[in-house]
Amino acid sequence: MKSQLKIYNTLTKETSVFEPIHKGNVGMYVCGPTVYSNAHLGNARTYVSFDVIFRYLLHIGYKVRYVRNITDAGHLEGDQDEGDDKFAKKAKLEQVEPMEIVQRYTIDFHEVLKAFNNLPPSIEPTATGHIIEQIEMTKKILANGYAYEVNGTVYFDVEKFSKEFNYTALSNRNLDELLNNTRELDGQNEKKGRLDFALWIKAKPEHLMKWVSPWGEGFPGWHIECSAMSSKYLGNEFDIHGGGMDLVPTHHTNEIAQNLACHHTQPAKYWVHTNMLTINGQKMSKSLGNSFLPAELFEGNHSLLEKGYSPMTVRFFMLQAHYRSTLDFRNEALQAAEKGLNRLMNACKLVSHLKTSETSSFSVEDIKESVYAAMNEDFNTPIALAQIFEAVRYINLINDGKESISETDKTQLENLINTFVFEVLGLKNEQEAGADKIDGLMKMILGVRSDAKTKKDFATSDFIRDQLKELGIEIKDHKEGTNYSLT
RNA sequence: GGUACCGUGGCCGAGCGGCUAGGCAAAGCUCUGCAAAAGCUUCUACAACAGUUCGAAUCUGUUCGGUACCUCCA
Repeated sequence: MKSQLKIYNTLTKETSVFEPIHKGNVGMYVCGPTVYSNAHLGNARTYVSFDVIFRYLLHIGYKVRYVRNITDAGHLEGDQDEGDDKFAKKAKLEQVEPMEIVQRYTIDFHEVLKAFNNLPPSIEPTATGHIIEQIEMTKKILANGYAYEVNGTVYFDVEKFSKEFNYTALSNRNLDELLNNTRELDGQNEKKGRLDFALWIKAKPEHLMKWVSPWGEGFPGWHIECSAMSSKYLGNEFDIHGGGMDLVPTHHTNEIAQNLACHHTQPAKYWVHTNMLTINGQKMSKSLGNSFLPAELFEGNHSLLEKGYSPMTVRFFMLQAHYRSTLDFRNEALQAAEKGLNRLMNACKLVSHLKTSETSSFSVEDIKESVYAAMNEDFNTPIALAQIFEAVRYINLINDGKESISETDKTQLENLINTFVFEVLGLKNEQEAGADKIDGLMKMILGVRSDAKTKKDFATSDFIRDQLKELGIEIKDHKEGTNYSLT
């Protein structure tokens, strides 16, 4: 490989060569979901993006520890640091225990990611499992003088912090403007500064999820869990911290502040943020009510869709855009992705059956180089895919006898295609999954039809084809036999 | 209101000073009992205006659209 991996870093606002802190190892932390409702497609996009990053880092030989948390406590409805957390609210609404909510949506989250063929992270810690660590960290921030306690609630002192550190380094905002922003109606508030946020929140008597702390019974603030858990599993300084772009101005900004206030270190060397999935040009989000659930998409059970699209179609669709660009979600675009993926999968099957020649009429090496170059340029999957489609074209041309390939090049091409499509991009061939019995049955039926055809008994052959179509099985005649696909 | 970002062919989407991706659609061709599919080929776009430059989709300025963040959000 000639090129080096480069990553865009939100902290420095530039793309630079990736150099891990410990040679050969990568520590990566990605902010996981708050499990109080179903994961929607926008959420899925972020985790698919990081899945490809994870897979590529593994592929180029790094030992990666990928930590992704589950937020199952302490995430409040607003930033007023009062009222219910999201789990309590939902639990009350449905008259169940908060942990039942957590359990239900954690399972849903895992199922969604599995459908998209994401690899599981190395560690998936929960906020409720790390209360002690969060209390310890809060204590230390208090001891270091960057927090204060009011009536059992501990607040981070942004004003004090910002005298010594650049609070808005990540978001590049003007601190004075943030401080003077009048959009928020200032009610009676126990916070000293309007940007101050809670590290620990005093529980009201009716609260179900609460823990004993030096400041009385309460629960942790939203931001402290990521600081506590990333430090615990990756150390005070690690390589990559990721998440959706919408986490930059608040969550990640506060996370950095907590780490600096506690350990005097900037937690991550590279901050990586994925862009939003839009729908009709507008961000998909739970609060806007325009979100798609993956299940609705797979089944086509949504007013904006003409039909269902398989998980791999959606994954492929996502990979056709760069992770830092917004991606607009539309029926036509999904349809295009479905056909494109099909073409790719056909070529993947075809490549091992290609006839070889003495020499190759094109350079496999060049294609390989450009695929790696694309991935090394901040994980540019659309360009990598474009290069792979170049290979697809050659595969088809060789199959038609219009181009040629040598034995060694064929092995290399096969390797490249399989490695990238399946291992790095994480796509899989959905049609072949669990179909061995059907396959045997279909061979038999198609054999009968083939006999009928050679006897010019087209009535029978057409009857078989039509009946199969009604059952949702489409058959296609080729030069060497007949293929079928479940529709 | 403040702060960013974006506007690319019929659609989706790369590109970030010269070589002008890719997918889908469309057209033509090949294959073919019919049908469908598949394969190949073709199709030169960068919101508008002004500027910098030998050369701009790419840099600068202005205008017009759009979006995001400043509330929870991936």
